[in-house]
Amino acid sequence: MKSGKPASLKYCRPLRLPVYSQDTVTVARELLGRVLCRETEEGLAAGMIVETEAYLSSGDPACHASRGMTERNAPMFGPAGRAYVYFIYGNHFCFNVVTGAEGDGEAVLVRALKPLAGLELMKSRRGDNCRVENLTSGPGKLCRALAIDKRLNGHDLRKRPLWIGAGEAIRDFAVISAPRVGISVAADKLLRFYISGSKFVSRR
DNA sequence: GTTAAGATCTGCT
DNA sequence: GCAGATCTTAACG
Repeated sequence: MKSGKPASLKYCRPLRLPVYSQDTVTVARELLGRVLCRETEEGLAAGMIVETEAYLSSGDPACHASRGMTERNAPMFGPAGRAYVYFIYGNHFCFNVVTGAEGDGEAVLVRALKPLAGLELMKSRRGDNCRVENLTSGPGKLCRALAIDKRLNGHDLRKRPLWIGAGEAIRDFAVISAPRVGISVAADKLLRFYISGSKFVSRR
């Protein structure tokens, strides 16, 4: 060990369960500035969450759970604080955090991170020549960079090898609300949230 | 059993 | 800015 852990790891203590049981929009905002940590045999990779989207059980046809429980979306109806990982467009995984009360069918999609630790590891997974701003600036990209796949579906996010850390104690950043990205229904709802001014969001 | 659409990314124009 | 890749899921017959 050269000079101890990177400073950021100090803030990787897992969030407690009650955080996730709040209403989904609150959790989507609350997760901004938190640290998503992923441990594999290759080492640790972590990034600060800078962009999220809320998907609601009621009045939200864009939500995977809007037509009831299926094999794919079952984790959304489980306890809060678990991962919901699904495969889309033949190429990509998307990572969500289950929220609300058990049986609700709501979740928060994590759309972008600011890389904090394991930069070289992320680059090797994403392909070299990948600029830092392009490493984790999208739901499919961050899953690739952190080696998140369906094996982590349903995983308890308080534990290794995938957890969400509390982040910095001081949280003074502005949050922008905007329409969600890539959906064809309920596109008018302002359920996308991101840290104002961050150059690591998926779109400006 | 078949089919159409999808919470995306990349490369090319 | 736009189209193609690529394949799982869920709806439909």
